[in-house]
Parts: sequence; C-alpha cells; structure tokens
Amino acid sequence: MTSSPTRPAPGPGPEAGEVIVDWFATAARDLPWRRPGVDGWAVLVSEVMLQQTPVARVEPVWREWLARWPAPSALAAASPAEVIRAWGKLGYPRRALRLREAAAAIAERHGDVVPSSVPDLEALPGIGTYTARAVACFGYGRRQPVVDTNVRRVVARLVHGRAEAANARAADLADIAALAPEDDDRAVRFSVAIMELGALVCVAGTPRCGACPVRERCAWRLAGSPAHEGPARRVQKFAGTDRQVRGRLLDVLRAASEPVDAAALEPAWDDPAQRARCLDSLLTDGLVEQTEDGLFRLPA
DNA sequence: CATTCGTGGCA
DNA sequence: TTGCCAAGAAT
Repeated sequence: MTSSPTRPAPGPGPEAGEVIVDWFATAARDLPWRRPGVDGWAVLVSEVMLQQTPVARVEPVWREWLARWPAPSALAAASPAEVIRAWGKLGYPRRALRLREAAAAIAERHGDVVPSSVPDLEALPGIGTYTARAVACFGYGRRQPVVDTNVRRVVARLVHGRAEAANARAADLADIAALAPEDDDRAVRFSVAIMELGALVCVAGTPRCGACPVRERCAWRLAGSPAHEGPARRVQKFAGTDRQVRGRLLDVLRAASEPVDAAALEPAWDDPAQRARCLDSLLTDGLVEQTEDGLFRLPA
C-alpha cells in the first residue's frame, strides 16, 4: 500500500454533494416558500416560523401572514396583540414578537427590503446563524453553507460515521462547505437538498437508508451502522413546566376580547405560585401587558 | 456550554 | 400510553 499516490481522503468526497443535488431534483417536496417569485420577506417569515416547528403546521399560517402583511412595513404597523393572535399555536410566541421587531428594523434601516448579506441578517432580532444563512441562500441565491439539525445529522452519518450529531459547532460550516458542488448554482441547491435529505430520508428516528442516494458512500453504513455512543440526549419535559403554564395563560388571553382580571387566569393553572411566576415572565417578555386598572391583556 | 422557550403528531 | 422530536435563538 506504499505506492498509492492518489489514495482518496476519508469521507464521501465531493461527488456526494452532486448526487444529493440530483436526488433533490426528483424527491423535493413542493413547499410554497420554495416556489418561483417568493421574495426575501416571504422566505424570512417561513424560516422563522419553521424554527423548531413542523412544516405541516407552518404552511397555513405562513399563507395567512403573507396575505395580511406582504411587506415588513405592514407587519411593523400591526400591534403585538394582532401578531400574537395571528401566530396561533405555532409555539414559542416570542418568535412572533421578534419577527415584528425585525420587520420594523428592515422597514427603517433597509428600505423595507430584507437584506441579503449574512451580517445584516444576523443583526436582526430572532435571526441567528442558521436563519441568516437560509435567507441569504434560499431567498437570494447566495452561495452559503446552511446548517440546521437535519444537516448536522446527515453530516454526522455520511462524513463522520456517527449515528447522531454532536452539538452545533463552528466546524459544521466547514464540513458542509467541503461537500458543496463547485458550481455556485448547484451549491445553492445543495444547501436545501441536504436539508431535505435529512428531513425525508436520513431522519432522526429510523433512517430510510434504502431510499438514500448516498448510502454506498455513507461512512456510518460502511462502519456497520454503529449505535450512538455516550449518553442519550436529554429530551425536554413539557407537562408541568413553565412553558406549559405560559402557554395556558396565553391561551386565555388570546381568546379574550377584553382585558381580564387575575381571577380569570386561575383556571389556566392550579398552582398560584407557578401561575404568578409565569404571568410575570410573560409580562417581562412583552407577551402580556397590564392595564392601568390592573387587568391583563395581549399588548395593544 | 447548558437551559429555556410551545405545541401536537406519531411510533 | 408515553416518549420522541420538528428548517433555532437568546442568555
């Protein structure tokens, strides 16, 4: 083996990225925010709604939002109460407030046009490493590595031969950039394609390797599909947590057409101390406000 | 770097 | 039924 000058480096090699792009051409879901003519604003709204939220739940709300607020300035002009109600049950309603704040910043500082550069996007409230790159890439066709939970899982298996992804790291961006096709146009499609592969085939539960276009190059399969080493990732509890209580309180206020008193919030949760703590945190977050006469409502 | 922050479908 | 988990961000 000493005279093997062109021995390939470990890992699937750059052709894997090309194969994934070709797979995407036939396997991609027809999602509304991927269609031609969808602007940066619509893409930004979709990406924020999709944070930790399934596609099926986002679709109808996204359509309503874009019809109602077709530009950032329109959303910025809405009240927090309107925005929180329109957010419905997507979860993590602080996202709705931050999206409204981002819209105001875009209207004021960027001429009502969503910026296309990653630094400008990351400067907006609620827009982090992932979302900034997703908007630049999917919304504006910029060549950008885009790393979400799906991509980290695919790279963990395909490149590193591990069953599960580690925590997010800066090196993730380099990992994915190494797989991207040279051609810029294909590299842009690759960014969405590898996400799609993770969402449809290389899934968290039981991966559907039989349907995978790169199964023959996958380091994890080549290693015999070894089980995950180390401690299992802790799953967050929900029942009984402040998150559940906050959700219950917000439910009452979303349904109320007029400000309510503290007694009206009691049915939301039995424990008075936890109820009070959660109501206070909602006030701090700007998801609830108190009127002059001490009643509670969504911020007008 | 670990936690917190909603919600509901599904294996 | 219960646990898993779904295009993260902020602190």
